[in-house]
Amino acid sequence: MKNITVYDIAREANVSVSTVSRVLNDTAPVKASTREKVNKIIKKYQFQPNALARSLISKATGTIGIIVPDITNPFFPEVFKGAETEARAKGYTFFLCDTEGDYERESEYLSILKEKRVDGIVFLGGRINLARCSPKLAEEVTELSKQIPVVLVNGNLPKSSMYRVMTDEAAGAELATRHLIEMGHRDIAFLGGYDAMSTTSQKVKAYKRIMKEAGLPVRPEWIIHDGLSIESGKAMMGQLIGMKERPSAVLCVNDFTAVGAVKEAIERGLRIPEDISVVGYDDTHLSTAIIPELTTVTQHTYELGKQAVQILHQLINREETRKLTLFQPELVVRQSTGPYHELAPKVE
Amino acid sequence: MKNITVYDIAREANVSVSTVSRVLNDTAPVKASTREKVNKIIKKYQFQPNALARSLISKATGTIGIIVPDITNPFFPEVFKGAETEARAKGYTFFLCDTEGDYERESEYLSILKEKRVDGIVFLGGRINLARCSPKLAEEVTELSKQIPVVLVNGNLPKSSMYRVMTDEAAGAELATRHLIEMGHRDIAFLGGYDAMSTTSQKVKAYKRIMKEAGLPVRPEWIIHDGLSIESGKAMMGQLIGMKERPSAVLCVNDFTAVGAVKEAIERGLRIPEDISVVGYDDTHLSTAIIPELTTVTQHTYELGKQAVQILHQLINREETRKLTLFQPELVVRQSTGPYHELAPKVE
DNA sequence: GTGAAAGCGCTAACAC
DNA sequence: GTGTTAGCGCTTTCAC
Repeated sequence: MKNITVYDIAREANVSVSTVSRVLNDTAPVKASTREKVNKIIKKYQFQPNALARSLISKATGTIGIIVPDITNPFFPEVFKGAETEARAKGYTFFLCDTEGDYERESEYLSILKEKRVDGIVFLGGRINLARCSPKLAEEVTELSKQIPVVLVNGNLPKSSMYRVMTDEAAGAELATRHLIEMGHRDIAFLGGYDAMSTTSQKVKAYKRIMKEAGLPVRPEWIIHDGLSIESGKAMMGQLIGMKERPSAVLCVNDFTAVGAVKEAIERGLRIPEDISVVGYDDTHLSTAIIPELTTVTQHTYELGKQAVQILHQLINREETRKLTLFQPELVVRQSTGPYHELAPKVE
Repeated sequence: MKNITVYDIAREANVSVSTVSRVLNDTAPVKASTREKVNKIIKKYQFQPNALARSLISKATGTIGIIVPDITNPFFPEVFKGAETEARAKGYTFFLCDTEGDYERESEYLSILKEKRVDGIVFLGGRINLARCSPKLAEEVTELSKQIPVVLVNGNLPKSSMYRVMTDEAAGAELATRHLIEMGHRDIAFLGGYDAMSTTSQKVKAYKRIMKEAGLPVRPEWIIHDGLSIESGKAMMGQLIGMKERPSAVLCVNDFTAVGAVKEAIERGLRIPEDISVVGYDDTHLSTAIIPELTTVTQHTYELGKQAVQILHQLINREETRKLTLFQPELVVRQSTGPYHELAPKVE
């Protein structure tokens, strides 16, 4: 029952523990015959060296912590998948920390990850998406990053120069807005996210800029920031439809809200895209799961995770690497957007 | 830059390391004044004891490994969330291992988790869903479970008596089949999964049984096992529709395939549920994301994960606990199923 | 090629 | 109450 150790192996093989260690790590030449003898006993007992003891000496654990706000939002599993595939190839295992966007939980996990001596941390969501993150929250991360490599994905921290991997959110929103304008839409709303979130505000800013450039009016009442979930998407679309004048097209902050918006619109008897166009953001699996399939902005989620780990790996190995990796998003036109119709014609 | 240790704290506080350890763990009375002095220095350096060294002694790491076949399938994040919430409350952190259903990768991760001395393992998917798991694969897990507590979720291993948490899949399939029969359907197909998977075969068996009990014909060509993804759902529904005679209702092995089936049917011009009824399985977020919303079988995913961790926790603490926790699934009737129409009447 | 011994950072007897 | 010391299981000089 007792855990078997290098000593047990050594004793049975009539060698010293150092020799066992040598065959284990191939760190110095060992006579072929002894090596075989040792290996046989290792196999016999299925001996696996204790990674804890090893890490205590090597100061490397082969683990990475990944902090996400909601693993239930398909965007994050997709990023995770990219990260994990890359990490596995490099010999890392992941601690997955779901914070539910709660800053306190983030702090907790940060502390745990540090205690557990992870080799690096990938940080998504929560405080790094705040338009104005409190100095205290920010400092906690920047301080930690002096001790453990940290890579932020799609976020940033004030007064810091963290390593970051991100999509150009503004560019994505620009693409989406242009697309709608080119389809002849003039009355375009923006739905979802939160005022305080940088990911939201960056998109809104781009949307407003493009609208102005095109000489189109931006109506404050058509910009609603009230959540990121499917449910909130429904609610916000409901609000929009309830107004005296409603837009002919809607930009959503992510696929979740877009799906909600689409559902609500259809339930209220609107046709998509004939009566109202909707565009999402993220290009998660969800966007092709529904009917009509969502026109959305692809973020290269998998690549985002993969790059984050690559950067982290370089940091861990103390290699020079770029501070910022920026991905250019692309618009994926599917079925939820269509040309503007003055009076929605009866179709089919 | 050097990592600060209990010795550094002890020296600066003019006490011994044991005293530091005592205030750290509150494991023996310490004079209030010394305790304060020590605490001050700990705070000053933001000292956090090395969990590795701790675990080396305590033989507990406060980590659990969770093995899933595909974190991208919404079923698993939902289970994870339940597991994580429960685990966090009990002081555990999760290693998340995505195996992509690859048995070799499972073995790899099993080995890594053992090396890293996790306190327990939650196993989902892959080999534990095989109708006939090879002795070698099975043994690997049963052997491991003698050293580390393992809980299987929605699966089993031959010739073993593993701890398990599961939904009664047969009961779920029964519910779904009965529902369709009660709606007047006689021609019911079964789509998705794999022949070799127990989760599939249990459902199919129940479906066949209920059909026979109701005196309804089971047509072999209407039972198609070719995948678990949205894409495969589309393909299988495509096959079905291409047949000379097609069923009026379809049972799907999970929500993913059901979504695919619904999409394909609609694209082929069928109305749901007027022309064909579709039932999913799992009750993931996806089932309410689409239109029509999916009638499906709820598995209590969150609860499944939560229970798994509870059982695991008891095993870790060497408490007695039940071998099998069985959840009764429930049918959730939504919009994708409706009464049978001989000739689909024009509706709306 | 191989072994003895020190030490990674901590906890836990055991003394005092 | 507090300090000394021996490990936990491993790697790594440093001898031989």
